[in-house]
Order: sequence, then C-alpha cells, then structure tokens
Amino acid sequence: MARTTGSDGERTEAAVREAAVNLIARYGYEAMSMRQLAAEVGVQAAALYRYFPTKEDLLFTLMREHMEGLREAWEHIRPTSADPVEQLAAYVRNHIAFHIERRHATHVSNMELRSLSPDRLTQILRMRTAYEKELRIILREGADAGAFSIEDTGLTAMALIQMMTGVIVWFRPGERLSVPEVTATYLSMTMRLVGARMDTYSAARPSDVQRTL
Amino acid sequence: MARTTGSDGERTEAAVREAAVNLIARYGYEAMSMRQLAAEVGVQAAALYRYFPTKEDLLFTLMREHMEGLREAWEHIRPTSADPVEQLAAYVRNHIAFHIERRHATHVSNMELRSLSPDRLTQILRMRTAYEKELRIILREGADAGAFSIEDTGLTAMALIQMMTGVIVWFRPGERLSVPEVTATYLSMTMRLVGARMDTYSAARPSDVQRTL
DNA sequence: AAGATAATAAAACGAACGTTCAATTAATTC
DNA sequence: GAATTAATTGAACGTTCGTTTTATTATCTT
Repeated sequence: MARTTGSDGERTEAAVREAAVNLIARYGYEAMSMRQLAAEVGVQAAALYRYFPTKEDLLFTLMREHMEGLREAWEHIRPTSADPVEQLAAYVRNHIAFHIERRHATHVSNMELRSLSPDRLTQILRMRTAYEKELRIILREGADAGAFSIEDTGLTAMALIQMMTGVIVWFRPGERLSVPEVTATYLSMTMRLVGARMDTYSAARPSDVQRTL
Repeated sequence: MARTTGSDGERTEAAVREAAVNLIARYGYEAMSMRQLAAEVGVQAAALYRYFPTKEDLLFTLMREHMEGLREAWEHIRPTSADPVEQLAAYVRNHIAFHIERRHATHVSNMELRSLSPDRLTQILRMRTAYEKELRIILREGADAGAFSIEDTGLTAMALIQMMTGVIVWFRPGERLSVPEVTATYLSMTMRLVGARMDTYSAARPSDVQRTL
C-alpha cells in the first residue's frame, strides 16, 4: 500500500506535532521512538520524515514555536501603562495563563533542552533569556520608581519565574482550584514578594485581585 | 584479562554512583548508555551489573538515597523551638543548602521520575510528599498562630518549594553571588511571601539575616 | 483522461542498546 | 600453597533505534 484515501499533509503534520508534544511530555524525548509517535498518529514511521527531516528537528520546531508563542502572547497583552505594578501583574497573569494552557509544551521546552545540538540550544536559550529580561526590566524600573522593594533584581526575577512556571508541576485542571483562583493567589504572592507598596493585591483584599483578572 | 590489580568493589560502586549522577544530570537517564557510564568509571559495561542488577535499579537507588538524605538533613537541623518563623527559616536554609550542594542529584531526582516503574515512582513521590508536608505544617501552624498571613497553605507551600528548588537551575558556585548571599535573599523573599509579621528577615535589615545563617 | 505531484507503505540498513555468560585473574582464606 | 572468593573482561545475544530507499497509490492539474 502507499498513499491512503483521505490523507492530507497539513492534517498529518498537525497530528504529528500534537502527538509529539504529548508523548515527549509523558515519556521524554529520548524515550519516545519515532515508531511510537507514528503509531499514535496512525501512520508508518517513514511518513514522519516527510514533515521533519530528523527527530531533533521535530523537537526543535516544537520548542521554537512554543517560545515564539510565549513572546507573542506577552507582546499582545503587555500594558501601555508605565505603572510597574500593572506591568508586573500583566506579566504574571500572562505567564501563568500561557503555561497552564500549554502544560505539555512547557514541559518539553523546559526538560528536553539537553537533547538539542549546541547551536539550537543557544537559540532557544536566547529566546528564553529575552523573555526573562522583560521581567527584570519591570522589576528594576519598579524598584527605581520606589514601587517595589527588591534586594536583588536578577535573583528575584529568577525566583518569580521558577515559582510561576512551577504551577505546571502540580496544577491539574478541574481539581480543587480554578485557574483564576490560582492566578489571583500567585499575583498576591508576587506582589508581596517584590514588596509592592500598594496593597491592591494583598491577601487582605482578594476581591480586588479577582476583579483585575 | 579479568580482575584488575587494585580493584575494589566498594570503590568501584562509589565511582559508578558518582559518574552516574553526573552523566544522567548532563545527558539524561535515557540518553546515558551503560557503556558510556562504564567508560567514565574506567571499566567494562558488564562490570556494572555486579553492583546494580538493571539500569533502572541504578536510577532508583540514586533517587531513593537522595530523598533519604534530604529527610535526614532536615531531621538533624529542624529546630526544637515551636516558633513558626524560626522553623520556616530553618526549612528554607536546609532546603537551599542541600539542593545547592547536590545540584546534580537533585536534577536527577526531579527530572527522571518518568523513567521509574509505577511502584518505584510511587515510593519516591511518597518520600517527596512527606518532605513537602513538613513545610505545609509549618505554614499552617504559623498561619493559625497569626505569625503568617497566607491565603492558601498548600499552594503557598508548592510555590515556595518551586522557588527554592529553582536555585539549582541558575546558580553556579563561584559566580556573582555566594551561597550565604543567595540564602539570605531567599529567606527574605520567603518571609515576605508568607507575610511574616516580624521584619527580622525583611530587606530593611539584611544584617539580621546574615547573622542567622 | 493523462500526466504530474503529494502522501504514504513496506522493507531494509547499520548502529547502538541493555543485558547475559563464560572465562580469567587478583585477592583472600585456611 | 592450595582452595576459595571477589572483581572484571571480552564476546555475544536479541532487540530496538533513527533513518533511507523504493515502490505504490491517491489526489490534483490541465
């Protein structure tokens, strides 16, 4: 047999991407075989090579598009206001929403970096660093303006990102907490962590937080 | 050839463990081959099977001992005082010190869980949950006593652990910050995050933090 | 309807994998 | 110093891996 009735390149490629994200997230990149991926898509392994020249190309494509998606999401949502508190809140909201929505893709992008070739690793890390720099700038400007009280901007940025991204480790949709509830709590924790002067986001007035979502 | 002069089972096993932690941390469990590990130790692959019946047994042993070490470290350092702030500070100090000291082992224990068989995965997760529960209890009792101001104990515990463990991702010994400096800043961030009433650990008086290390 | 192109199957490639087995030598015991 | 035990080698096993090649069929173009 060869070409099957109803086969469509675009649909197959999309199915490959989706199956790959799920399989890599569950079993890991090295542990997922091309045959396993092909079976999940309902195709022979050789067919995958029409869309991705190598297994690593597939991984890199998934990661690059995930990082580009993160940047685009932030650029669309980033507030025009220069208020540091508002900017930080937007960053936190976007980060958490994006990562919860794409838990598996985030897992892949964070855990499989070591399977990339050196120059591709550099490319992905550059995108990640650029995204993290946005947070550092917000923190720095907020601290300079007296809106935040921060000891070490770089360290605080890393701590915040680790804290927020960590959501994907334990969060499961439909369990005890909803996404807005989690986001509200994380916003509140973030604002206290950076010593935000105003208490709009403090635990004392959670209703205000809810409203800003 | 067969047994080599000066060969010693205990020394070989220790060398295997150390090499395995480093190789798995760098390349991942699936990507590390038994031959590669053997070469690093300076031995043939077959020799490894004298010490670990399977590759997965090796991984499980490394993880179990890492988790046991974490628990033992905490039990030794845990303060007798019932003061929530002091207990939380001790927990943070121990967690950061332990994870920075054993960066590679932590990487392995956190990233390679999916390579364990179901019942071994359960064993490791149980140990991890027990350790995390200690933090939840501290937070809960502190909140009940009015020492902390916390919205959601479980969520705050997860956020703190993700934040602290995240240190191993970016921290490199001998760079900009020393371990005590990092620890002090994380202590300060932690105390603000949980809304600790007293400001012993606030950014305003960093000297107090240093002293308590 | 014919020709071109897109999408796949089927089979095969060499390489590498985890693991086993038998043989061999070093160290220890008696 | 002989017997035993500990530690390791070297070769081999069957399996699976990522990938390539070739053939075949469906769909699109004209």
